Amino acid sequence: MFLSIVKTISTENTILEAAKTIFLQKGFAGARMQEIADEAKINKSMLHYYFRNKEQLFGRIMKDSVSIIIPKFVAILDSEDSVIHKFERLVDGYIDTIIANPHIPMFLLNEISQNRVQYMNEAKEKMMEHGTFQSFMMQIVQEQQQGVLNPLPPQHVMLTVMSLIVFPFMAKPIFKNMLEIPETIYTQMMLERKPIVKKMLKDILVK
Amino acid sequence: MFLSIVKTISTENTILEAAKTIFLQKGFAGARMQEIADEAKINKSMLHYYFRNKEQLFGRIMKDSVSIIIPKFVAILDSEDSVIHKFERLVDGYIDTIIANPHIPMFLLNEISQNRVQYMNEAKEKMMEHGTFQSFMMQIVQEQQQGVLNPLPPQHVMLTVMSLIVFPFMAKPIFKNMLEIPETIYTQMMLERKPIVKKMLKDILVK
DNA sequence: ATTATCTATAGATCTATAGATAATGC
DNA sequence: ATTATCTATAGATCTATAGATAATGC
Repeated sequence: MFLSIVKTISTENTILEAAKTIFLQKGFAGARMQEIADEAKINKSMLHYYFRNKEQLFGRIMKDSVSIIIPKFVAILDSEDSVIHKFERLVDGYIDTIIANPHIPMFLLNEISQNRVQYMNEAKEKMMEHGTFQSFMMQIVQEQQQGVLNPLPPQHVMLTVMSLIVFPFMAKPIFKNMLEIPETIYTQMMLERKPIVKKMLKDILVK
Repeated sequence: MFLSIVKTISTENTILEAAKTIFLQKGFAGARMQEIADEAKINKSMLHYYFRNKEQLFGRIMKDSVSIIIPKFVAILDSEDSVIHKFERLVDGYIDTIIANPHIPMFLLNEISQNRVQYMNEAKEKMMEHGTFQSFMMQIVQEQQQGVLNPLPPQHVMLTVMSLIVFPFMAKPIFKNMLEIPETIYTQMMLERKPIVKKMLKDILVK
């Protein structure tokens, strides 16, 4: 019985790993069940045995991806800290996280653009009912009124921070191509970008 | 004969318009020939009559999209102007262009991530052989050495400018949701973002 | 007895084309 | 005579499942 559980968890996990690889690269529409099975080196009907259908398997991957991104975001915004220091923690944290999961931003934003949003409701509601986002926007305004930060519309401040962190990963294929550099160098660039972005944010935001 | 040409151009154009709508929203993998035909209110076999197959129809849309984005980029970078003023023209130009074609950034970056890149080679080669990008990177370094601009790695400067312009459009579905605002207000936000981004770039780049 | 895996195939969906029919311009 | 459109369907591709077989733990 113990062995059976181990084995089950193992195949289930193998499938989930393979599904993650394929779905994150190709999205829901571009992914094929056969391709996931091949990636997992497993019989295709096992996918249905464990996850019933493509939709449900995809849902698992989507939820896992969301939970790599959102809790960290909420934790940092909800903590006791200055706006600028929260931003610095976002920069450091997310650049590392996205280097470890480079396909997640494009995957999530693209699927959300396609209205495949039902899997995010859980995360969203948790964040909304707790008022994480609204509270943080108010903190920005407060620090602006205290004269610590430059007076910029808080929604543009948020957009700016996320842009500087996330976009370079989404544009990677283009920039790699234009700069004519390989994957490893690009990753290195993303790491050296941490202090650069933090400096930029100070220049922009701090009075 | 004249009438025939008019009619042909009209159906061909109707198909292209419909294909643009569907492909830009759903990507190559998610788009269905039937859906394009329905959007065009035209018999499905007409798609094959005019464009032979899905791949070629997609190629046309891809090329059209690239030519909405790239020539403007090359024109601005190749012109006689200061770095900072070129950036200001990029900000103004692209925010307008993307408001008029809101799906283009996600569409292009996503398809390129999927390695569907063969349609870009033409544009890329034109840019490469002319050395547009490399020359501009050198201009950045020169102005830095002249003491006009802060010394930042030029590739990070480029990444930063593009991030600030493009990302807010790619993250629109999420931010609209978090800020709980409708489409029109978001567009307004993107317009009011022009002077904000230009100011940010000055703060970051100019000595 | 229960759970996991494999084979074979149904059934749905999509792209593509053949061939008939209609419209157009000479 | 040429070009455009429609009908019908072939052929390929994918998801999903039924049912047989094998493995596991009691």
